[in-house]
Amino acid sequence: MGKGRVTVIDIAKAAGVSKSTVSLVLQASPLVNESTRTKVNAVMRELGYVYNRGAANLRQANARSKIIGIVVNDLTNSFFAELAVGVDTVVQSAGFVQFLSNTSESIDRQREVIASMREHGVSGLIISPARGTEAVDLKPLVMAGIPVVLVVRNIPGAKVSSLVSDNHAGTFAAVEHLAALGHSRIAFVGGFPDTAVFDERLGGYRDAMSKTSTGFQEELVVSSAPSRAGGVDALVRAMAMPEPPTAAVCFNDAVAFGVCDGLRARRIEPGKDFAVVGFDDVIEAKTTVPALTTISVDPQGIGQRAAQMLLKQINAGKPEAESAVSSVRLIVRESCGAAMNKPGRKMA
Amino acid sequence: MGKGRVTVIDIAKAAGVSKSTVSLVLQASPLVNESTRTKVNAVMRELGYVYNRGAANLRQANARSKIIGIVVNDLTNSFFAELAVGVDTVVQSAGFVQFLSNTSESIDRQREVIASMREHGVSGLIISPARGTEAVDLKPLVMAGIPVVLVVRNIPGAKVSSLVSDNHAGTFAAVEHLAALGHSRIAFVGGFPDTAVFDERLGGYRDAMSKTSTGFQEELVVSSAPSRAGGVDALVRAMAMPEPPTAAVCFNDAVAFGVCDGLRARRIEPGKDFAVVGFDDVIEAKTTVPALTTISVDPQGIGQRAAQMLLKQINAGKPEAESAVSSVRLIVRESCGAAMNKPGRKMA
DNA sequence: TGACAAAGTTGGAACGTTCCAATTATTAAC
DNA sequence: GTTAATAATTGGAACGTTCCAACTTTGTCA
Repeated sequence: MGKGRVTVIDIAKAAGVSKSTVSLVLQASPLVNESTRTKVNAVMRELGYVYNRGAANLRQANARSKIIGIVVNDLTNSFFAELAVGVDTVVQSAGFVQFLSNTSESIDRQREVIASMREHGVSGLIISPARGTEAVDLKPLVMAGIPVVLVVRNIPGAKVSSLVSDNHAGTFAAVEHLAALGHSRIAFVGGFPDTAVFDERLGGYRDAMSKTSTGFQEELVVSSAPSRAGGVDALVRAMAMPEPPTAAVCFNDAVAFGVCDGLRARRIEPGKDFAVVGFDDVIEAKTTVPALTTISVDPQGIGQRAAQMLLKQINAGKPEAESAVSSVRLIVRESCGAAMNKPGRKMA
Repeated sequence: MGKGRVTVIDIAKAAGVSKSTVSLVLQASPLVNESTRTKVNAVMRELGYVYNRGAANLRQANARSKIIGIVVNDLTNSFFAELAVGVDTVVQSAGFVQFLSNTSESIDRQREVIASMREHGVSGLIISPARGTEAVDLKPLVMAGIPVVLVVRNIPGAKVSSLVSDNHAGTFAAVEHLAALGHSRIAFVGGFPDTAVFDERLGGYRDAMSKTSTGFQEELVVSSAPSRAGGVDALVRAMAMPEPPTAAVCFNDAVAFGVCDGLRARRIEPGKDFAVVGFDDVIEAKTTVPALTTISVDPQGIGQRAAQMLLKQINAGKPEAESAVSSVRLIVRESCGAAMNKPGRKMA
């Protein structure tokens, strides 16, 4: 036992049929008689047969393997972990298996990982590209006809599908909400200016501010690293202005948490003396104190939808590139000061 | 272009050598002349050759594929995301690629996932088993001689390697620290009582409490779901006691965060009026306010070590089961009230 | 010059599966 | 009772690679 692998031929011998018949049973063909099918299945269980997918998709050069690859740029960020979970659920129920790798924002690592996945014959790829990825990096994939769906970050010029969240609409809604609450000096805080996501979120902020009485003012844009520490840092600079803001639309939730930390350090209570809105709706947003008002992008939902787009492309013969925008919505909680009548929190 | 796959034979024709020579180049054999090697490599680049691992490890039935599988029970928990990152780093540098799947604590899903990985010919498996997994579930793997390393949760009776953290020592140290700070009513909060991990952590707590003047008291053990919401819930029950605790050793960091939320909801400041200690040292522990005192188990480190154990087993012919315990250490931050002289936070 | 070794190279068989065309067994129709 | 149609089964070739044993070329030594 455990010596040579049990093959389809062993099963055939033991069941007294040919290997072709066993093969037909394996793929649940209607051609095979019910009694033979049950007998073959019994023998397979008895001998502990394990299907060899490598051999199988060696033969069927057309239909690729049942693997889909997913590469993310930062698995330690819970946003991407949840995205991966979303992908996994739909991919698994379609009989595929997921191949996950983490690039840690390294382009080199990303190249290696993608090459490795090609060697294993993935049917398709879901990629959240590392910073600095260019269209040319994806060229070999589209040339080989491997379906690709980009998520979170789009790459201009790449002829592949993409699914990004509606960044413009998100920050636009955030500004509108804060303006309706009576704020006029609203800052845009955090994020690196050289990314597409930043441009889009800033654009929504700018367009919404232009419609207010005070209009858009460049000085209210304070960039920083898109992290908690970056948020603290940016807030310090924002409050040093001659006329400091009374509210902030943040690049993402991590920055928003940092802004709250910074506010408390100056004895300003977020949600009471100063309004904060985040972006992403990470899982901690609803349980933190004060609960964070934020733009919900539903990472699991994005993962599921991306997986569906990919499966559609895989099933269609020709990979037809398709661009989708995932809608977002404003989740009003406590940090913007709107929910003043919540029990257990007294407001001025 | 993009029609039929480029094979080793195409390369051979184009380079004017035999397929055998190309194969030798692929495996960097010293037998082949330097000039042929460079020529073959050039042709491969030119034609866009992609190695077909499926075909390769079909032939070499002995040496399995370069895939290692990792299955976790809850990828949305950042502990496991980081563990996966740790595994990925060492596995990648050994030329392997990682196959990650999430079971969401479902035994059925786990069975499917493991079967799928076997079909793809994984060389080894790192498993954080779903709740309720039994030794018999792993039997087929050990029978087939596939190396397995269990992490986080051990399974009694399974003849496979395991790497768990020193749960007993962790909670023991936490209690000792709190007792040294003057606390005597110290609760053990959170976790499901029917798991091995719970037993071990509770054991450390009990043994340490027995050494204090007040001794171990059953009523101070308040179990709950091992999540943030569970922590909130457990705290409510703990504070309803006639003589409520003044400190809590929590089952994990998620529970600890929930306890802090619950305390603030009753206007009790964690780290000032009440001491909280977590377990795991997830990445948010050091940035949250107040920074969480916790038992560090270094998830990335565990992932790396587990991967090394697995690679060792893969390289050795015979998979020799080996049990290891990963040491833990107490990280003192703010939530236990020990760091009273931190700037920016005034304490009573 | 011949024998021998070392260095490179090579054709064919094998791995475990699927596909195809061909075969046999069964039933239906006249 | 022959033919036709249908149902079920089958052997062999093919997929892209690696391994093995055999081969050619070149160099070395007596």
